[in-house]
Amino acid sequence: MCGELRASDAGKQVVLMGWVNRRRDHGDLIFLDLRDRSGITQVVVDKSRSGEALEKAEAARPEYVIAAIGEVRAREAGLENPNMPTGDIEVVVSELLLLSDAKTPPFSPAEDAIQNEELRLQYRYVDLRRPEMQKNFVVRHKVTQAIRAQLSGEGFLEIETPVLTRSTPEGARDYLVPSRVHAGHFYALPQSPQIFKQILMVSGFDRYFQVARCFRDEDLRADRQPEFTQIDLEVSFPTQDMIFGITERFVKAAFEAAGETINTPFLRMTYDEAINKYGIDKPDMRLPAMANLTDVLTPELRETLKIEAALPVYGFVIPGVGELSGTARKSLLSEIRTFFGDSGLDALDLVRLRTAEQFVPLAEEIGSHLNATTVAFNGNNFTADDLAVVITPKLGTPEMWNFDRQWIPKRVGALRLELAKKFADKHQLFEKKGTPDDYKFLWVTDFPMYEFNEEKKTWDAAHHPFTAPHEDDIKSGALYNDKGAVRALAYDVVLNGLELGSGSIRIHRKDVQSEIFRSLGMSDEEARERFGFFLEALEYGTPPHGGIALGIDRIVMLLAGANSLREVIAFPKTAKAIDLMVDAPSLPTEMQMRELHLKTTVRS
RNA sequence: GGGGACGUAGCUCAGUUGGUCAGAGCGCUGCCCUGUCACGGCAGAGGUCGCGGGUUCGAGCCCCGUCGUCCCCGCCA
Repeated sequence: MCGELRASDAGKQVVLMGWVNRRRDHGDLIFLDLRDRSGITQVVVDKSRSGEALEKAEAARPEYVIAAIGEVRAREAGLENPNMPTGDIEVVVSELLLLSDAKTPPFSPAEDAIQNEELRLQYRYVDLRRPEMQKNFVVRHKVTQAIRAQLSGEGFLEIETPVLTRSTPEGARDYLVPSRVHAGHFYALPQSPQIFKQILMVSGFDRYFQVARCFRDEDLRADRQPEFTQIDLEVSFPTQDMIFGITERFVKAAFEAAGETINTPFLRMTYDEAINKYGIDKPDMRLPAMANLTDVLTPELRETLKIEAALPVYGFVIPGVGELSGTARKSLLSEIRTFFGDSGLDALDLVRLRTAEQFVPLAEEIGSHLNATTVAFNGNNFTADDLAVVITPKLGTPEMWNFDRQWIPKRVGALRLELAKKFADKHQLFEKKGTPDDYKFLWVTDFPMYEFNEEKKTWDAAHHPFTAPHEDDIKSGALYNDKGAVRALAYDVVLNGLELGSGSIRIHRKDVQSEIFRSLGMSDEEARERFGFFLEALEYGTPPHGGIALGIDRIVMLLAGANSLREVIAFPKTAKAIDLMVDAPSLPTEMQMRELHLKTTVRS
């Protein structure tokens, strides 16, 4: 292929087929760069060798598909191109075939990425020709193959589950597909294979996995598409540690397939710890934790800093920010106030903002505490280049932060991320160093079982309603009288602040499952209506089981160094869930509507 | 549902205070060129300034609306 020939191939007769990347026309001598997914080779068409070939080369334009028949020749000294892997050779053409001509594309695959993503998506087939995109899909292929090989090697069976099915328990909006045969009835596309994989456990396939397409009709983000791919697995007779081990091994295999080394086992942290130290359930471990300074501050310090005795105080450090000018500090302060200032509730006040060396003695204790936290969590030293930020609520609003203990750490954690993002580009905070430390994996464990729904005044399942509660929290009775305190056997795997996947140990006893449905305010009838088949399955001999699902798109995105899933999905959708190439969604014909027993309230 | 950025030639973008402001580079087309590799030279074509309305003697520029793309919040594991 075009990218494979080397000096050792000199003298060989070859046929190269590919796209014209560039043409350099010297009159009676024409160079064509021929491109396929393996790379680019220079093809030389010399009139003195073949006048016919030269005529065809003159007619060739970028993106024509051609076949070049000729001999591989080592380039003469001084004519090599050290910038190309094939730069030591060229193919001297004896015959040229124009296999396909091409309109001038709206942008050239020979160029680097163009800015106009609308055009890229509309002409995706041209965009995908770009070596960068081809590289991404090679990575994607290698990653999925490595995962398949690893899991197969550990005794997992790959089993497919339906796409036309009924609502799954994740709680996002469903994509619905009308049934022609059953008037007024709809299939739902699965938000995950959750129920099926659990039933596969009931069926005795004790180790299942699937590269599964999932569908969720929610608004998009750079890291969220309406359809995405998960590596989904489930295991019978598991422990949490078993799931963690399996996951760590296949993630390691996936990263190695992409040429990256990572550290295992992953770090672990409980949900509570994550909220308290990072203010978020998916901490970016490349940044030092924040510190709760509330109990650290002496009365004298509080006096000096004018912080009332009872007020909580949080601090955090953004590393590598460097010296800030007075103006920069002022504008940063006002940015922080803007950040906090919208809701009225979160009227926090910034009391001190200094680089470390400017810490006056009175504030040293803050610095040293932040430093200790930093050392404890990141192995870094706290230096003068680090930016220390200390946050406390405004005076006179104590009831505000008492109703929800997580409220302040979450806000401060959000600011921490915001500032990190702000300084990241300037100070290369997240630049890869080519070491395993580029990838900070983390297990977040012991998620709460329930979360309170403020609007409906009910308790919802934080994960999904098949998640098993902690044994201890069943025994202690918390399950019945203190829902907010119940911990679930649910876990997330987080990489550099991005949620890669989540899973749980499931409920395998029908009585516990019914109790959970009840506690979620779901009546027996409702539970039967939605999941009756599943509850029944549980009654026919269910092994303890649990599993996890990781987003392959996100893994590949990180490995490809991309900022958006669209770079690693061949035919992705826009922020409004439109496929610009095929122009989907589209209006059905009247005939289709009739057959499907549908009427729409919208006029076309 | 809300907030922000962007929209001028195929692409990337410039366009000042409303008055030669319809421009550049790349690409494209034609001609020339036997050692280029982002080839080079000469010539040329190419515009509903996203769309609609308004203000004005006059709008790419100001106002209102609308559409599209991207980012974020809400939402979503």
